Amino acid sequence: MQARFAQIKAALTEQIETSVLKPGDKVASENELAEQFGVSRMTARRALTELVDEGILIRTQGLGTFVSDHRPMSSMLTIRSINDEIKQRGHSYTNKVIQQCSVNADETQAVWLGVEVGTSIYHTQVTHFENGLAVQLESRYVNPAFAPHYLAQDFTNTTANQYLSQVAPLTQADHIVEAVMATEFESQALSVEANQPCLKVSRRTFSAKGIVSYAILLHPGNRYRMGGHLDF
Amino acid sequence: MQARFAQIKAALTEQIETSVLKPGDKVASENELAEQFGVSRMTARRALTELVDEGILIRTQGLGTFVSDHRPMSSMLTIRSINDEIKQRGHSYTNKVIQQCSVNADETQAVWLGVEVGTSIYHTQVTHFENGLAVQLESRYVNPAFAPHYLAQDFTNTTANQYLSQVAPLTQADHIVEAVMATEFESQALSVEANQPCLKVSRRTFSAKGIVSYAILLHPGNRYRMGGHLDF
DNA sequence: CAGTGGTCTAGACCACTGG
DNA sequence: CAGTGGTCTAGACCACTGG
Repeated sequence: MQARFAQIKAALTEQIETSVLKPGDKVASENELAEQFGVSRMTARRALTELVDEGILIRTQGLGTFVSDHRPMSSMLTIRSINDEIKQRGHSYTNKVIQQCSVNADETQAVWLGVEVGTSIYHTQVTHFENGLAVQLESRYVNPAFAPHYLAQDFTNTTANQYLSQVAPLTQADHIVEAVMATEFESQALSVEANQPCLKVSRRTFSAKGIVSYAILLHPGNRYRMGGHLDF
Repeated sequence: MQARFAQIKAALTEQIETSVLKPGDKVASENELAEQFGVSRMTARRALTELVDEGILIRTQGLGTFVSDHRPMSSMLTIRSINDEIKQRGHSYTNKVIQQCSVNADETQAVWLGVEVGTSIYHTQVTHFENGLAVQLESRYVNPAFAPHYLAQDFTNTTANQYLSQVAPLTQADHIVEAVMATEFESQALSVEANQPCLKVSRRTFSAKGIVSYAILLHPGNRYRMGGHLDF
């Protein structure tokens, strides 16, 4: 059973996803929501507060609560699952699993995963779509020692990231960010024209006992940006 | 007058900063805090909830609330001056100042710098070379209010970054990273062939009183990568 | 079992915004 | 002024953890 404040959040995010509520629109006031959902104002307020914290709504005292205008952007300082990120922007998330198999590690993969060359490792390749547009081609290699049931998962409903963080909690990550030209295969998988610049993030994720996975995340340059904020 | 929940937050963070409470320590329960501070449990709870959201505390139902051993990190984008970065790699650093002038802010520049359209702002454009190869084209706009003598500097010997951090100490920064195609002018300034993917970092730097500068840093995809490491 | 956090209520007073 | 969000109370019942 879902909590009532969570139901209200879900109702609101659904309205935002389906564009019933658009950026800039005013959402019902706390009192109105409380009445509509038959809850106390504190409960309605909690739903709004969490959505404000998530950046989906913006509140102004005396004025009301409004749908925030979200530019697609992800933070470099946190590792969020791509589907959460997209949903948080109020957009629809879909994906397409291209490959899900085990392979024998070649030299590059072995080095990155910290295993012997020839070790059987898991490989998945998934395209992630935001509002129907491909925004990420994820090519991931996983050390079976940390996630023996990885290949049995259904990655249309969950992401590799989400699954792995459950079975092997993240303790560290490192990454390299660069700009590259998409190969022909990549252009096709992302439905972009050839010779398009792409943002490539190569990331290793660690759990307490070692390197869990190594992922190459490729994003069309014109559809994806990474953002960040630093305080000193 | 500070809100009561904020006072409780301040009291707890102060105890953590002064190591009265260390990572892993259990903090007072919601009921205990409510009694100590003479507030309702909901108010004590709010203080804890916000600290949990900020990553400072960790809560487990039935167990209690604990100080997180989350250490603030920002290794990914410590803002280092490009010449320091290059010298640290043991390579030679040179540059070429392309432009150094004042311009009237157009709409984009005005928005990014937080000034009125048409305000006179400073503009510099510099190409940075590592071992003779262009690795960054820096196009920077500066708010004269924070650095009135910016244009009089000799940027062959110091970088804009270094100079600005002296006259207006950095307190914050934000940035957007994306992959783009170099324009013809940019290709020439970076001595790369046309249609090369480039890593574009758009960064605003803040001092205590406002936005000091806005820079567009363009790097040839095949000569520059950004790296980072995260601990959880 | 006693203690913890998780959710929720039905009130209250306040500060702020627009008209 | 009426309406909004911001804070707070003093209760309640629940699910969960350890002993």
